[in-house]
Amino acid sequence: MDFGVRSTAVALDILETVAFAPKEIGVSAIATELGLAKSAVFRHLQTLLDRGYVRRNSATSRYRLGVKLQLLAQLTADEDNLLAAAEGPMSDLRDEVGETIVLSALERSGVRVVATSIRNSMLEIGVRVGSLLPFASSAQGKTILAHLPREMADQLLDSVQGEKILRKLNRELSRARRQGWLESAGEVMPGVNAIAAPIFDASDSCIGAIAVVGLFA
Amino acid sequence: MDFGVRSTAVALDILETVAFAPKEIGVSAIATELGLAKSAVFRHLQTLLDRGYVRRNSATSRYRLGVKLQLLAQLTADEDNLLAAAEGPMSDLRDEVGETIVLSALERSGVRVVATSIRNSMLEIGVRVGSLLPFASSAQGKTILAHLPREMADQLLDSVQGEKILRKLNRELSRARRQGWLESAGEVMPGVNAIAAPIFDASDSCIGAIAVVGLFA
DNA sequence: GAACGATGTTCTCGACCAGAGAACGAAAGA
DNA sequence: TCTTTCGTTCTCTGGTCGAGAACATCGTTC
Repeated sequence: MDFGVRSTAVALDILETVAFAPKEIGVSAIATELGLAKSAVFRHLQTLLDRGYVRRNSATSRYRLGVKLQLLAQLTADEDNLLAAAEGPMSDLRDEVGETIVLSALERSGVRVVATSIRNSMLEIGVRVGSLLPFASSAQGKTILAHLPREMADQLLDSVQGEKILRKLNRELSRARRQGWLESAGEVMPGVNAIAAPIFDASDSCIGAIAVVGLFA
Repeated sequence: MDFGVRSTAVALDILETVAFAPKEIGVSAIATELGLAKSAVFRHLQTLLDRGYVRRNSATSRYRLGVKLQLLAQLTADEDNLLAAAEGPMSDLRDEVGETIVLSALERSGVRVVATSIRNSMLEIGVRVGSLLPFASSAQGKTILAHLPREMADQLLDSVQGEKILRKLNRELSRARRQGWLESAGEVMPGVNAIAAPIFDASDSCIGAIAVVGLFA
């Protein structure tokens, strides 16, 4: 990483590892998962503990999330609380189309799934909350890219190789801009289809996407 | 700080500064508030931005919280989601006693107010969510201390000076243990009275306190 | 009960990174 | 236009973060 603060990125990795762990998780498990030294993980957990971002079970000395996150989440101004704003429309849309709805937000290295509203059916479609979808090969990613400022999109795409692929991608992006939404078939997972539309904030920046996800008919 | 990761602590300071800022906040404002160099703040914001913890208004290039926090908060296991569990009982209690209810959680350097349920009245009692109450001089702090393991409480208290004060404090702590709750008059703010009771998690560790806060009769 | 393996925690030391401060560019106000 | 203020970039140096080993403490196994 040639920008930003390295050790903080590590700390956030650790925090997210704890967050996504199915239950309490210990120092060694985190260390092997992230490929770090135990001592480093331990020291990072100290600060996170100190600041209330994680809690420690003193019996097992394993870690889980603390309340601080909820406190901070609560502090996001209501007017730009994407999650809260999306909740109603998402379940309405799910009831209307009878398919799974997926909400995702823009991050630098991809599109992060932040919420799902799963249709009532025996067949659950498996997009897990927290997953990171690629920009170049997901309906959500491409929809967001299409509505970002030119240079920002280019910057996010400079890892995409291949002239031919880029041409195809650019055609899709302009189609997304033209029709306001984009479909994609089986890119994230074979047999799974998605239709995505962009979400803008108060200042008209594209900050995420909402998608209907279903199986091939 | 003789433990933990320094730069991460700074990053969290910045994150919390953004969180508690009434609206969008810029690099310089954060830097002066925390007494750091602008360049350092800027670099930290890069990582936080990269990871989705903050968002950047590209018009003003000021910062506010991102969606990542809400995603993580959502991931805390329901069974130990203090905030969600407390919501119902808090408003019940408020309606019953007709006073403001305050929920707080244990942190290393004090007791953090994580939620309030304000009674309907023209006179709002001012405990702001996010404030850090001292261990030694708040009903909440002392109640939590009283129900912590001995050595942990001692460690948190080693900054408290004065033989006489310590004796008085210890008497209050044992009273809190004996009667299960503790009152305190005007310690946090003159004229404001509080009664606090401890909250335990599934493994019987004291993780927070709930308090009724009101004015002197 | 001794030997073992796995865990969390502490320690030391060197490479390297984070932070201070200055400098730049741009935007806003006077 | 001049001035001020802000965000961003640059450079250099001291401090600090990470690897690895050592220690402590568990359960487990024989």
